[in-house]
Amino acid sequence: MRVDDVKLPETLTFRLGTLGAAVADRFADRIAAHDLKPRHAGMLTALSMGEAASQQELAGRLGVAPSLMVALADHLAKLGAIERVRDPRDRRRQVLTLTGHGRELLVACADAARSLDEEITAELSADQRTALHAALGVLAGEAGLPR
Amino acid sequence: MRVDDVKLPETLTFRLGTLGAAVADRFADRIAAHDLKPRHAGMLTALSMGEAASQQELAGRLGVAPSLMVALADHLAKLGAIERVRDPRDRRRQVLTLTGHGRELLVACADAARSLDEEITAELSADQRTALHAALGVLAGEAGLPR
DNA sequence: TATTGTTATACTCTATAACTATA
DNA sequence: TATAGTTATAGAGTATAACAATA
Repeated sequence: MRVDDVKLPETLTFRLGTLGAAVADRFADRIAAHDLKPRHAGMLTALSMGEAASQQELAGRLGVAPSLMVALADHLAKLGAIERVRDPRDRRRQVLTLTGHGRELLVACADAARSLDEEITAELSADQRTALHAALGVLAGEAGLPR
Repeated sequence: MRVDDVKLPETLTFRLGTLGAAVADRFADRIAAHDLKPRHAGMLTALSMGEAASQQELAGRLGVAPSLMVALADHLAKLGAIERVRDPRDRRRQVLTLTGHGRELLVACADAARSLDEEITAELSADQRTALHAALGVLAGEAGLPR
């Protein structure tokens, strides 16, 4: 068995894992000024697509435990990014809706991501960027939205 | 401001982050049978490239704290994947070398990654796979090895 | 009795700081 | 005094389980 045969660092699995972690860290740095973490950005995104949702529905979509959803919603509510109102027809449910400020924050996150995209892909040709975008789009479609 | 203008989920930043986390989780599941985690696979990889290294050198390469390196090395030594020998010329240094079993484990990790690659890219055309591999290769070159 | 949200608790990962031994 | 490694401690992030309110 030759070590040269291994080439773990050349697998997509290894590269997606390492690059993903590095990019997520840089993204986190950039949205930290808004007192947000990547999880919050994912939650704002989920709320911006589709109608208002209860915390449990949202927890299911994002694949997180209900207890974590409480903490995330608490934080976003404290920032004024979401509103929490009891569903009058089922007072157990907390219905979450994005506020104007929440939409502003989401735009700020998207801007941060786009500028990071520019930096990341600076060394790629235009064709390579297009191909990368298309390929990741397919892969993202297989998995869910979350994180 | 229209929500439709945002499109955070379509950025490379967002997709690399979410896909990377999902792939890393699946990779972790597959090497768990060998009592390894992604960090250990990264460490075995680093040891397989280049000559034997002290723990501090390795910690620097992988970008982890020295205290974490101790824990990782402890675990790999317990599995018989590495050998730790005191450098006779500087008895403070622990020189780490990969054992035969360590190389076997690295091959197992690479096999797991390759089979995961197949599953992940099942819906991509051959051209898309090639392009994705090339693009990620460039991006991986910019960042370091670690994680 | 079942479900939504909440709180309490515990576990994993990792870093920082204090310490030991060697230099 | 400085450095390699180790140990002790602490923080972030997240899950599980127990609980309260409502159905």
